[in-house]
Amino acid sequence: MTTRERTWSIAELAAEFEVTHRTLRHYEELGLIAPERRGTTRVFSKRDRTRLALILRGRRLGFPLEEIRRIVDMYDDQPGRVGQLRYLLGQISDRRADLEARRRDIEDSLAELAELERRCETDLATLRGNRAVPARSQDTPSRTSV
Amino acid sequence: MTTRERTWSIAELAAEFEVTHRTLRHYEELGLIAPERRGTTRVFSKRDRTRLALILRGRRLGFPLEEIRRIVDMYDDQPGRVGQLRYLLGQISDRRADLEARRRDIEDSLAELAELERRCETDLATLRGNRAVPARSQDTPSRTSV
DNA sequence: GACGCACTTGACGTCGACGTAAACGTAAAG
DNA sequence: CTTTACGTTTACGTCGACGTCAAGTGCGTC
Repeated sequence: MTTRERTWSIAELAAEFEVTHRTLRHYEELGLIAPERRGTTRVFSKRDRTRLALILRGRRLGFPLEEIRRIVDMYDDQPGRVGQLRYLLGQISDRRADLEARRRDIEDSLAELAELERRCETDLATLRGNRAVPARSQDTPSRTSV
Repeated sequence: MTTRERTWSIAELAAEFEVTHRTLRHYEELGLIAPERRGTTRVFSKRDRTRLALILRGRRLGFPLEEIRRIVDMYDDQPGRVGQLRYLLGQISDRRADLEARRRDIEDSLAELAELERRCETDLATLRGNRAVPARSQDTPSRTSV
């Protein structure tokens, strides 16, 4: 007899991932997850958990749910024929380009944050030394970050 | 006489940054930018351009406009007193933590993408060799990416 | 002075991502 | 047998980030 796989209720999954029931149902409506049913009640499998983790990471990165679905589905597509595989490889390359652009944005932001921090530290040191803080140019946020 | 600084019309800025007029006005409403006025017409300065670039980077990273405003404003706050500086340094550290978390998400995603790609390549090679493609476990997207 | 062009201010519409309330089912606990 | 806990569907509400008219202004030109 096959080892009974662990399952989760909607409440358990919601608590674990810190989302609401509504969110999980919403994701089901959009086809992002497809929990089984025991009667009318949703039963979440390990697979659903995995997908949910992916979905939430996509969400943290600011992707729209529609796009997230396409991406998550990439991993489940049984790569039947060569055409499918080629298509998948194309998708992968697209997504990689996107992610790398985001990473550049983040790196830039972090660099500028560091720069701003450095300036703050020196200003602070100057103030501690009771010397006047040099007024910095206001019209050009010399190098900023987001 | 002070060197006349270059300015931009709303149309010029919109074209350059590939946003609509509406978007720029919206950002003004929210206090993200504050172009001067020549009569009733908006006149954008270098400073506005700089801020806009920051705003759009924040947007690409998926930050809400309200938060973007607070961040962009960080750079314009004249760090008057020590308390201000300390506060700013705190903000900086918060933002860095956020960005670094995002970066981790991205790194993870890229790693999993690479893994998926590798599997695709081998499958493709297998198909080319006219051998059967090994069916992979369907219920556990072995390791996925977003 | 009428025309076009770029610009303005409302103000309502839309779309995604849920929030929230209403009304109901099921099953164990008091 | 009712209460409590947990679950369900349906459906309207909300909020952010704009889109999309409508109606008007200022200005150089034909």
